[in-house]
Amino acid sequence: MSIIRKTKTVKLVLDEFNKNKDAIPVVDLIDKFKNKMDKTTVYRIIERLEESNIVHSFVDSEGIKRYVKSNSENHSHNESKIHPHFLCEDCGISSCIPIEIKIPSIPNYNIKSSEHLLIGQCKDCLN
Amino acid sequence: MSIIRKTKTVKLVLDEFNKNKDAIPVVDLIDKFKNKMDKTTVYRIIERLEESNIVHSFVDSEGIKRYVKSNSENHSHNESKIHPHFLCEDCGISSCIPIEIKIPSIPNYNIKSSEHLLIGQCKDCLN
DNA sequence: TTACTAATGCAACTTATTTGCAATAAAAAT
DNA sequence: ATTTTTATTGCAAATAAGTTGCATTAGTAA
Repeated sequence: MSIIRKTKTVKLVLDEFNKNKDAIPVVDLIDKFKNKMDKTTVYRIIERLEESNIVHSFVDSEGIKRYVKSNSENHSHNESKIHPHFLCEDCGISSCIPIEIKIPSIPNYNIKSSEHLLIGQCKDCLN
Repeated sequence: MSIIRKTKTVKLVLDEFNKNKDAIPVVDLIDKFKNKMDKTTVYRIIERLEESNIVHSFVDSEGIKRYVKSNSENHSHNESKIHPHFLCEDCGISSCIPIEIKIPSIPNYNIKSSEHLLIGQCKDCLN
């Protein structure tokens, strides 16, 4: 199943992802849209957005699942799917880092994918 | 605060970590000890074990926090703290991978630590 | 053996996420 | 343009994970 119908709520969520390039926790979306749609709807919309590869998600070091819009740099080609994500420990923002990560090969393991989270300070918090 | 008293329940949990070298989700521990101790106790014991650096934790790609015993290879020296973790997508086991990961330096970011999760098939599931 | 207080169990609470279902509204068919 | 189809939504309720307060229990040190 994927995004089929362009409903008002879907447009609102898509707009948000288009405007905001950061990786957003579901809870933030639910809060942001609390007067516009039900939390159930938020969960179901991001589910469909993810299945359609319009957004992708990762779990940050706190265990919070975050969603970002996918784009040609980070997602459209299989080869560029694996990229690290960044989490600022000062302000909490999170985003994709468009560099390539080569998966190390480990004897006795068949590594098929990987997740990389870099934690530190973002540009804004460095000053 | 750290582990101070060697209670029965602490010994049980420590035994489990000594026997089992895999990274265990809290929920599994709670289930395993459901007749031995309360879930609150499990949470509090692993909290103290982690503060004492006896175990360390990471969040896997499903957002599940897992705990493993720390050892000289993976934890006793600061330099070796950062190591990848592995998650088998077939059987679900997870463990530390004792290799070194060098944190890439990213312009405009101050990267202080990182988390790396490798996903694939473990030795047992390869056959 | 006693005194001190960390540790535990239990109940209750918060927060995140999921499910079922009836009502609504896109999109397709007429 | 109207009707039909069915994806989508909202709401209520359920499930699950994790946390908190507090009275009781049990390590440990004096």
